[in-house]
Amino acid sequence: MERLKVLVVDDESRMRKLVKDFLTKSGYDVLEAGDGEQAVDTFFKEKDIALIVLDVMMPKMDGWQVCKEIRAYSQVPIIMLTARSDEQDELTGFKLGVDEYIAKPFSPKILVARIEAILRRTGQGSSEDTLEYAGIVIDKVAHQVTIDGQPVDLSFKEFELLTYFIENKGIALSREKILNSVWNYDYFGDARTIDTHVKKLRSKMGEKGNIIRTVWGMGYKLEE
Amino acid sequence: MERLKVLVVDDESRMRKLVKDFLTKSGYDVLEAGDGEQAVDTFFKEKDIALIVLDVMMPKMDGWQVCKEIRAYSQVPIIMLTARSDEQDELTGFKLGVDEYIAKPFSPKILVARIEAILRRTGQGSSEDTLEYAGIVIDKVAHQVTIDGQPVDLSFKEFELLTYFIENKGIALSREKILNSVWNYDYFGDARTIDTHVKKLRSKMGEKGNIIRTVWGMGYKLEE
DNA sequence: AGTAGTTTTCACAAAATCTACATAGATGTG
DNA sequence: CACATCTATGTAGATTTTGTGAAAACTACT
Repeated sequence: MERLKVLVVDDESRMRKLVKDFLTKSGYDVLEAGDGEQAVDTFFKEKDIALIVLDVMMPKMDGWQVCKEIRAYSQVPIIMLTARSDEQDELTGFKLGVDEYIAKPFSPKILVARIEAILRRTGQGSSEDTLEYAGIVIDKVAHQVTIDGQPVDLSFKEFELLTYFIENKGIALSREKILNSVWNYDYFGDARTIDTHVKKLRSKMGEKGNIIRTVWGMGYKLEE
Repeated sequence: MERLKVLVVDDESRMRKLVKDFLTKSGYDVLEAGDGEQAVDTFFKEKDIALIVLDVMMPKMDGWQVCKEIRAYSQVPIIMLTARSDEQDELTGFKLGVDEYIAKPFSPKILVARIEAILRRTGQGSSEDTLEYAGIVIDKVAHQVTIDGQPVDLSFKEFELLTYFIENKGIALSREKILNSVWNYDYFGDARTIDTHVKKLRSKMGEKGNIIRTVWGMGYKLEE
């Protein structure tokens, strides 16, 4: 299976690296560009870029300009990274044909989810809309969980955490690791907040709750 | 296969030696630097350093500064050694692009495990996720052991100890040696605690327990 | 601003693990 | 075989890690 190419455009190399690492792990081929000109160059040189992740704030040529130049020739899906969702921005963006906004800071997990949703929508997608394991059905699109057919009310974080567990079932996940994918990249609070979420998840999952196992001295793991 | 180069930066030569010894044994080529300036110098002189292990606390130029200077030109993975996980530190470090933290004191075994995990993630990796010997399967990722297909519940130390034995099967291991790799480097307690762990391991391993042999007057050995 | 819902922190209880120690057993030596 | 060493094992206390409930902080929506 060939990997889809995603172009990541941001002037901060740290941010590119963060996004790149996660997308690579999720099965994409990642190209980077550090500024707008480079981005446009790369896009027209590489013929088969499937999607662009584009930061708004950049020196030289900003995200809007890049978007405009690319839209003049291509309908490639574009995801914009913006600081704190700004309605004016969104308006501008939709006129230019931006497909999606993600406010910084985001969690890596969310970014991947949005990318997959768009690629699925535009027919290039690969991954599933629903996950299923041990009677637990996760509908990513509806953001809904059912256990043995019964809908279960989960909060946002609980939902994200549960899907993360299921996507990584059988793997011992340290709190560190969980924070780095489910939480926003700028979260540096107490890792014990995970314990609290696990507690709530377990209780909401009823007797199925015990498939989230504690790995003592390490973290948690979804029983396989 | 050529050995990957790792640069170890710490002002304490004792610490450098500790880390160096272990990494060398694990198949890496180790370069040392005793302070920040030396580190930056060495990094730019040597062209192909695969990873940097960097102490935070150093005279002259501290770890953050080194990190910053190197990040200005390179995305080489950096592991920071910090005193007892300090949240403020992590915030600073994240902005600078640190890949991983290890709190002092650590066990050499853990350090190597993290290094391998990062190199694997960045595609340079080499080592295995699972070990297998005599029906004992060690799944490092799941942090799980099965014996003849049956899962066995081991504590953290027991797990580390068993993998250490299997990684060194057929070699007589003194208690000294075991302490120096499985225990944190600042442990100076009774070496006889190993006996207790061996006892528990043997009992949890059932009839397979006897492949951990006592080497009288010396230590232990996993029967080959 | 007020409210409901969510997320995070905190403090203490509970559990699991680790270590030290005492004693019993095993091994090697002359 | 007696003695000195070293190892096995059970127990209990110390330490570390996790579970839990409640309070505080934060969000989103009126």
